[in-house]
Amino acid sequence: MHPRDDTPAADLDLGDLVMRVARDLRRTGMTAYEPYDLAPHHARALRVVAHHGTMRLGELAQHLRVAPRSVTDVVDALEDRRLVRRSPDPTDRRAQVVGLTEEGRRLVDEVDAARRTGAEAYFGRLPERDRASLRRILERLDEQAGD
Amino acid sequence: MHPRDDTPAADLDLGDLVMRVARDLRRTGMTAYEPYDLAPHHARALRVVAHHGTMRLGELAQHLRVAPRSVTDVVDALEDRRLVRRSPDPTDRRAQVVGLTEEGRRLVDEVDAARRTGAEAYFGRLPERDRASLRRILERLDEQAGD
DNA sequence: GCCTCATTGTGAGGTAACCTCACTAAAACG
DNA sequence: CGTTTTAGTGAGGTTACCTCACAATGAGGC
Repeated sequence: MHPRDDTPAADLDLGDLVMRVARDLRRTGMTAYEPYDLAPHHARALRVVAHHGTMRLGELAQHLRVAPRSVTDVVDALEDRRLVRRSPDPTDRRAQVVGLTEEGRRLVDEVDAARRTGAEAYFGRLPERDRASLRRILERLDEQAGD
Repeated sequence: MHPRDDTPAADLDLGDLVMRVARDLRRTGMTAYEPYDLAPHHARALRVVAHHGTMRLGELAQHLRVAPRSVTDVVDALEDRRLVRRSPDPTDRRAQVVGLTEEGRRLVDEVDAARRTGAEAYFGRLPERDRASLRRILERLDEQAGD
């Protein structure tokens, strides 16, 4: 359904290649989330909360690496769908914390499974060794990203 | 300037990691283009035209892997800045071709240099072997992306 | 205890980079 | 020569961000 007759990967540099793979990933990711009607970004936020537990909005922003303001929208959307809930931070009356609802927990579990399947499908054709290398290399890049 | 106290890369899957690196890359890319006041996307289009020569709009869309409609905007922007020029395709009166202007050529050369420097800076801390692996693996992923 | 300064989240409003859908002009086909 | 396909574009929408200004609160100095 998508045009594939594009420029050969050989004359792209590494930066372009990463972008391209990210793009494809986003596309396939979106279709993977489709049945849950959950944008990748929302799913990511949900997973962060699921994985790290109830946290402040600002904290979530840091985890997602977006501006604090951007998190407001994401949480709004998730809250509208009763997947998370805001509550006042007992230790700071300015702040609020986000936590999963039961419904959110259920969905996270499903989505995690779907995600894994999707990633399998995309990365699955790489030999195990390559996947390990890729992970190692990307982790390294990610770590140095802030300097 | 950007928050760095985020979730450790270890509990992300490969898909997330790719997204994250792409994100960082876009950020650093943007600052690299800044002096030329050229969005990454525009720079990409310019480079495609530079590298592959004058081509149809539709062709450019395929190269960039975006919908034909999206290319119109990109070319509009580049044309406003006199970096490319549309002309009628002599072989098909429906179609138009995009080509670099002299100014475009000059800018492409500069930007290419800046890009290379930027990519060096980002990927440069990887050992040569890792860069080669990364390229090989990403190319493979990119190739299979269409199936 | 009060004053200043920093921090938390959000409203308002903006941008980039896409998309689809409907359309026109032209080509290609039978 | 009529039908179908194709090339590009206007209109309008979406997503995922952003900055800037602001109210409420907290924290530190005196």
